[in-house]
Amino acid sequence: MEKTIMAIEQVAGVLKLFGDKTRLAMISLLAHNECCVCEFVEIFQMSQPAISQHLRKLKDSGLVKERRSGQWMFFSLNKENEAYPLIRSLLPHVPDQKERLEALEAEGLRMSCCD
Amino acid sequence: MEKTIMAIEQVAGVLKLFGDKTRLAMISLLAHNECCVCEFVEIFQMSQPAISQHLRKLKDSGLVKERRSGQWMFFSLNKENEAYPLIRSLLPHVPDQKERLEALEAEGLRMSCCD
DNA sequence: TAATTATATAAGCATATAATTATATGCTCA
DNA sequence: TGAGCATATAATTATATGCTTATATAATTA
Repeated sequence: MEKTIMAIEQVAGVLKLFGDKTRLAMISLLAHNECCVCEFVEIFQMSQPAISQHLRKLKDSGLVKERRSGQWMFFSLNKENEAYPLIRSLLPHVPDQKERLEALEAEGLRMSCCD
Repeated sequence: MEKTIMAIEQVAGVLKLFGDKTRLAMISLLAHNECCVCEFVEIFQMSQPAISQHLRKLKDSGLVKERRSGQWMFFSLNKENEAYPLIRSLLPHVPDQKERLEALEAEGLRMSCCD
C-alpha cells in the first residue's frame, strides 16, 4: 500500500472532509461502485441539495470524479488523486456500506431511479 | 495491521478530530514521544489555552492519555483505545514532525521547559 | 416547443469550531 | 504559608459548517 507525500495541511484537509459520516459513507460506497445522485438521496434519506453539496465537496477535493449520462450524474473514485493512498488506508476501518446499496436493489430502486 | 470494528459515526468522529492540522501534528509527535504542554506551546507557537483545548479534545476521545509529573502534564498515545489501529493506518501518511521536536532540543528548550 | 425529470447553485439560518482574554486550580519551593 | 510557575477552564467572538427553501440549469420526452 503506497504512501502519500502530502503536506500536513493537505492530510488534515482530507481527514476533515471525511470527518462527516455522510461523506465517509459516500466514499466507502464509491470505492466499489459508481453511484448517481438519486441513489445517494435514497440511501441517506437526505434532500437532493444536501447530497449535491456533499458531492461537490468530494469533487472539489479531486478524490471523486463525475460523469454525465443523459440527465444523470454518476460519481466514482478518482484513483489518480494524490490522496488516494490515504483513502485506501482509511477504508478498511469503515464498516461496509454495500448493504445499503443492496437494500436499494431489493426495493427495485437501484436500477429504476436512473436507467 | 489490525482492523477497527467501529461504527461509522465513530470513525467519522476520529477523522474530524484529526481534520485539524494542529491535532494531527500532535498525534504524530505523540506516536513516538511523550510530550508536555509547554513543548507544544513552543512547537506550535500557539497560546497555552489553545494548546490545552486541543489536548482536551484528544484526551476526551480516549486516544491520548495524560500523566502528571509535578507541575507538568505529559501526554502520550493510548494504544489500548479501539481507534488506535485507525491512527496507525493514518500516521504513515502524515509528514514526520520529529524535526520540530529536534529544533526544540537544539534550542535547549526540550529539556529545559519542563524538567 | 412545452412540460418533466435530474441535478446544481444561492441565500438564509442554526449550530459547531477554534481562537482570544481572563480567571481558576494545583504543584513547588522559599 | 505565600509567591510563582504550569496547566485548565470559562466566557466571548469570529468564522465555518450543514441543512433548508427557493430557484436555475440541463437533458428528455410528449
